[in-house]
Amino acid sequence: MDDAISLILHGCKLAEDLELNLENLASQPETLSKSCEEIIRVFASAKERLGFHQLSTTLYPHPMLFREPQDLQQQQNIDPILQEWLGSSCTSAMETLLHQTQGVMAEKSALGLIESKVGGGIQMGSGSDLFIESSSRSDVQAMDPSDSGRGSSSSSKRPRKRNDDAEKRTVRVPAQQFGNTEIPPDDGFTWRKYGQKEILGSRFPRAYYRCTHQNLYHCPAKKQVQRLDDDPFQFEVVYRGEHTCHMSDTAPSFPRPAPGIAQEMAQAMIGQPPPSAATSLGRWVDFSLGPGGSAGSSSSSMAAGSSGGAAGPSTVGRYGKEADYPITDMADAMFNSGSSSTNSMELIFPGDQPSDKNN
DNA sequence: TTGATTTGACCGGG
DNA sequence: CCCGGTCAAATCAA
Repeated sequence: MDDAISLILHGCKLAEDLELNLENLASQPETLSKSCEEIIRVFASAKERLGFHQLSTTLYPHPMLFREPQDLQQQQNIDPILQEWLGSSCTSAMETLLHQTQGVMAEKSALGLIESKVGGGIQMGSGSDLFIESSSRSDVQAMDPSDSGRGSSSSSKRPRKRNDDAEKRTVRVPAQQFGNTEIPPDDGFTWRKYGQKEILGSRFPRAYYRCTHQNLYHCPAKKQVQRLDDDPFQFEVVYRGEHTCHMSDTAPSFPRPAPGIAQEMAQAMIGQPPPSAATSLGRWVDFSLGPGGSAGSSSSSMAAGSSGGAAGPSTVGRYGKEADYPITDMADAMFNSGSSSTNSMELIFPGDQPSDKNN
């Protein structure tokens, strides 16, 4: 056990070192790749020494295990548990990472885990079926702080500044296969629903969410969730704005990517922030002990009931208020999507040609 | 009591 | 003027 701990610490140290040298190494994809592999190796062997291998593969068979043979082939060099972590963490954490590194990544397309795709996209090669399609996206805009002016206005008029300037990312996620399929998969953040509208030409209403901590931390993040007309088992989720709440040490929401990219990498790769991040390991352990992420862990009470119907409840809602669990429903849903039309979740950035018809 | 959801009204861009 | 996004009062739920 002790050497497992020291291995973990070693891995964290490596991640830290990588972070420190990241600027210098940005132009050396090979070195970066090797560093990442080394970090993965260290964490993997740490995990092996913890002796949980059999336990979790037998007790908690992850749907990932039933995926396409070529996927498994691609992942054969990675420990199954690590794969699971990868799968469960490459959602929002990965997204956050991508936002911050995309400028570099698009050009260097270097890291071992993230390989450039013909056509300019980026694909998570290992541990996930996360596809990010970004054919012509120029750069990542800074977060739009101007949005915060909305609430502070004391005028009696209701200033409704639209968030059009904010970066917009479209994600397609399969509905959960088990449990309440009405619920859009959780993405790890806490959202508060603030509206729902029937959209012209769409069978299903669109639900509007903003970050629960919008007021407290002026977090501008928002998302829209809508069921696809042609595939009701899929949701199209449009994210606008960046979460700033997790940048605060006191902000409770997860994921809480630390300012350092290495920490985010570690998070994206193994699903845990290294101890150097202020987040404690405990909350993660608590979560990992509960394998029930998928079947409505974030489910709220509604299923039928609401007048609007489909797009439904908060992804965390009252039950998950300031949740400490980085629920992996989205990842689970991806893996669970066997009956759905696709196993992949795609991010579509502005300038792409999404198959979207509503926006 | 507090915080989330519902839902009709409001607002602004196209 | 239409439609999508947002507001906020009413309501619900823990």
